[in-house]
Amino acid sequence: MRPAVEQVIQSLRDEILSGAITSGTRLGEAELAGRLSVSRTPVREALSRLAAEGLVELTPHRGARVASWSEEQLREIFELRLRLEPYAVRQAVPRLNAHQLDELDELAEAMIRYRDVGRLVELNRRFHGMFIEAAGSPPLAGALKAVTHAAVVHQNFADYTPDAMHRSLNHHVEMVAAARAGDGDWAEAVMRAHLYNARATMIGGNQ
Amino acid sequence: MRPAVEQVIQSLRDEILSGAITSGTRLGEAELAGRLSVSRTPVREALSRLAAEGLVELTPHRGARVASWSEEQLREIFELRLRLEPYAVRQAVPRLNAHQLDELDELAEAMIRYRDVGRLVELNRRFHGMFIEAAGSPPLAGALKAVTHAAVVHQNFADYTPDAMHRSLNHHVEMVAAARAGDGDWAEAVMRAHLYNARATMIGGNQ
DNA sequence: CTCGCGCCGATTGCATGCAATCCTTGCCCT
DNA sequence: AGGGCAAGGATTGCATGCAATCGGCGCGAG
Repeated sequence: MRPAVEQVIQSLRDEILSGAITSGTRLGEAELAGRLSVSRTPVREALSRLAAEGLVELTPHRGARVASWSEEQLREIFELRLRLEPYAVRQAVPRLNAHQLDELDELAEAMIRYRDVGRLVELNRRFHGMFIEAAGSPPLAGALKAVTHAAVVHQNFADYTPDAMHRSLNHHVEMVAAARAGDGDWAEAVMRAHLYNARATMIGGNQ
Repeated sequence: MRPAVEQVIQSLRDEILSGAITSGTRLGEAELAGRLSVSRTPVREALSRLAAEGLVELTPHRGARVASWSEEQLREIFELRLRLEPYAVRQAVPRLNAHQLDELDELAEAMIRYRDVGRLVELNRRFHGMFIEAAGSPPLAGALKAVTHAAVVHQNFADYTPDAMHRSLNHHVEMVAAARAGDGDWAEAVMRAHLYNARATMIGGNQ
C-alpha cells in the first residue's frame, strides 16, 4: 500500500479538480482526517504540498481554502501558458512514439464524445499533460503543472460557448495530426491558437 | 515569535542558497531537528515544502537530499528563463517606482564591489527577484521562483570567466538605466542578452 | 570465491496528546 | 443602543511515541 499522504493528496487533488469541492470552501484538518480515515499529520503534509502547487491557499491559524482565481490572475496564467506550452509542444513532437500518438488520438476523440464537464476537464488535463511530459524537461513541466493542473480549467470550462468548444476540440485533433506528421511548427501554431481561443472565451464569458 | 516551520524553511533555504550545504548532501530529519532545536514535525513539513519548490529532492523512505542539476537540466532551466524573464522585465519596467529604481541601482553597484561569491549570488537573486516581483504576476513569480531561487546560480556562478562576469555586471547596470528611462523594449533586450551570456558561460565552462 | 538470503539497526511515516493562538459570542461600559 | 473587551470554544501547530519499511551486513550455500 502506498504511503497515506500520497493517498490524501490524490484524493484532495481529484476532488478539487473534479469540482466536488467548490472554490473557496474551508478545509479543516480534523474534518478531512475523519473523512479520509487518516490522522491529521498526513493531512497537514498534504495541504502543505498542495499549497506549494497552488491548488489550495494556506493562511496561518486560519486553515486552508481551495484556491480561486480572479480574472486578472486568469489573464496572467494564460500569458504564462502562451509563452511555455507552444514551446513544450514543439519540443514534444519529435519525441512522441506511435503508442503515445495513438493515446493522444483516443483522448481527442473521447473529448468529442463525452459531454460531462468533469470528465472533459480530466481528459483535457491528460491531453495537455502528455505533451508536457513528452517535452522531456522537468523544469518546464514543473512550471506548467502549477497553472495547468490547476482548477483554472474547470473554473471556466463551463463558460465555453458552443463555437469555442467546437474550435477547442478541433484544435486537439489537428494537434495530433501535426504531431503525427512530425511538423513541430504546425503543432506549435495550433497550440497557440488553442490557447488564444481559450483565453478569449474565458475573459469574455465569466462574471 | 513566528511559526517554527517558517524558521526552519528560512534556515534551510539560506544554508542551501549560500552554499553552506553542498549539493547532494543527505538531510536526516533527526539531525536537522536536533541542529535547529525543534521537533521532527516542522522539519518534515519544511522539507516537504522545499521539495515542492525544487530546492531539495525527496525520495520515499530515503530521506531528503539537496537538489543538484545535470548539464542537460541547466540547459532546460535557461530555456525556461529565456522565455519568462525578459517578459517579466518588460512588465516590470512601467511599474517600478523611484525607490525601487534606487534599490536596483544599489544592488547593481554592490555586485560590482563585492567579490565574495556567496554574497554575489544573494545580491543577484535579489536583483532578479525585484523585477519578477514588480511584474505583478503571482503565477509568473511562482514559475520563476523554482528556477531562479534555486541553487542553480550558485552551482555555476564560480565558473564565470572574468569577461563573462564583467558583461553580466554591466548588464545589470544597463537594465536599471533602461528601466529608469521607462524603455521596456530596451530592458527586455538586455535581460535576453544577460541570460544568453550566462547560459553560454555555464554550458561552456563546467564539467 | 562469489552470489543470494535473512536478520538487525536506523530512519521514515503516522497517530495521538498538549499547549498556543485565533475567532466568536456575550456582557459591560459609555 | 452601539462599541469595546474578555472569556469560552474550537482549531492549528508542535512534541513525542510507536509501528512499518528500507539499507547494510554477515552467514551460508553453490
